[in-house]
Amino acid sequence: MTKNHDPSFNITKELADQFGTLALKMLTDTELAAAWRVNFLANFFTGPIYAELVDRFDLSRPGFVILFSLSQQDGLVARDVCLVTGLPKNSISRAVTELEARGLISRDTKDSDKRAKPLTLEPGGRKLLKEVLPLFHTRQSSLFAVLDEAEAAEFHRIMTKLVFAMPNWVNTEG
Amino acid sequence: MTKNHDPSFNITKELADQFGTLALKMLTDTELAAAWRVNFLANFFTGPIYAELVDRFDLSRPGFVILFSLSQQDGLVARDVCLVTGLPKNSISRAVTELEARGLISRDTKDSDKRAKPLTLEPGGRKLLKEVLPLFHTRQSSLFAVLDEAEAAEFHRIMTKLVFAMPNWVNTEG
DNA sequence: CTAATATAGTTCCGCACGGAACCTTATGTA
DNA sequence: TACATAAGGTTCCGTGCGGAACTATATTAG
Repeated sequence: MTKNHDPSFNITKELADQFGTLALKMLTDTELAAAWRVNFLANFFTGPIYAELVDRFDLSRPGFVILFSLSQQDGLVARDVCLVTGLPKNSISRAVTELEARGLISRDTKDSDKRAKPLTLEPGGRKLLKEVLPLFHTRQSSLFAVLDEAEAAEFHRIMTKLVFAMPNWVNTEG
Repeated sequence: MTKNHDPSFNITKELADQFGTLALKMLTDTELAAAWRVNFLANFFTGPIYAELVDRFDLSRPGFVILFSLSQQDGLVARDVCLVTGLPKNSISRAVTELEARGLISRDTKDSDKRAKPLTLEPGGRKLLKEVLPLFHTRQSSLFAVLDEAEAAEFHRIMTKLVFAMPNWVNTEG
């Protein structure tokens, strides 16, 4: 009668139902809560999408990021994709070979540097990407739907700040 | 002379140096920029730490989350750890066996339910965790160091809101 | 009391991941 | 020209991951 009508109680109850009673503490009341939240969000956001991509489209995570990167800038080489995603170069190499075999991208050799092999998105790849992107869109929309406009703007501003500060420390451990 | 003294120019330049010229666009100017930022942050934050844990402490990611979870609440069973981390139960099972073999945790059988095996953090596990946590602490501090107090508070408030809203949509795809 | 279904945990097994070695082309040095 | 070093990509290979089948215990239904 009392607690069941408190909305914050229902929210924590839902969280506990889905992620266990420990989730509340882990996400709010721990020395690592801040980092844990960021990870939690990222994992439960993208994890299910990538699983679905493999099941429904036979598209691996490296495969997707290659297609998406190329859709943003054509003529990228494998190394560019590695840098921006943090994935190891052999994973990217394999995925490139596979995407090329499926005709989704093409790969030629740069005249000025014969080591580098610029990649191009082919119509098939563009089409697949178009089928796949809605999965991300709808999920991203759902994620941010709980924020009002001001909160969303502030969140994006702060995230940008955090992300742009990363070069200062990301590689600084012994 | 002009651009080199513009601090925002230097920031974007550092980002480009470390993550490629594509990074700027991916993180700010894309239909998926919001989701990309969250992932980017999480990957480059925890990735290097977990690599170091394996190298220096022979501690896997599942191993760490078990120890850390137990430090928050003793007597958890494997399933609790799965729920809160999203890791599959066989990974947790393996890690539990290994941690027990190393004497870092102990495992007994619940009387009321002989399937469940509550876990307990042993002194060795507590000690190892104490050695390991600073890696996360320092990195978490570095991450949030760029934010002033008000920004940090606002960020944590919004993150909490996002995370608590997850049960509403996390499992809603076909 | 028995049968059917669910749940905690383990084991099996194929495969994708990623470190390391390697090949090839570029660049720097003398 | 020759040699050393660096950088883009590929291949090799061991390991850890995670889906799926399995075991053992609990719970529910008839």
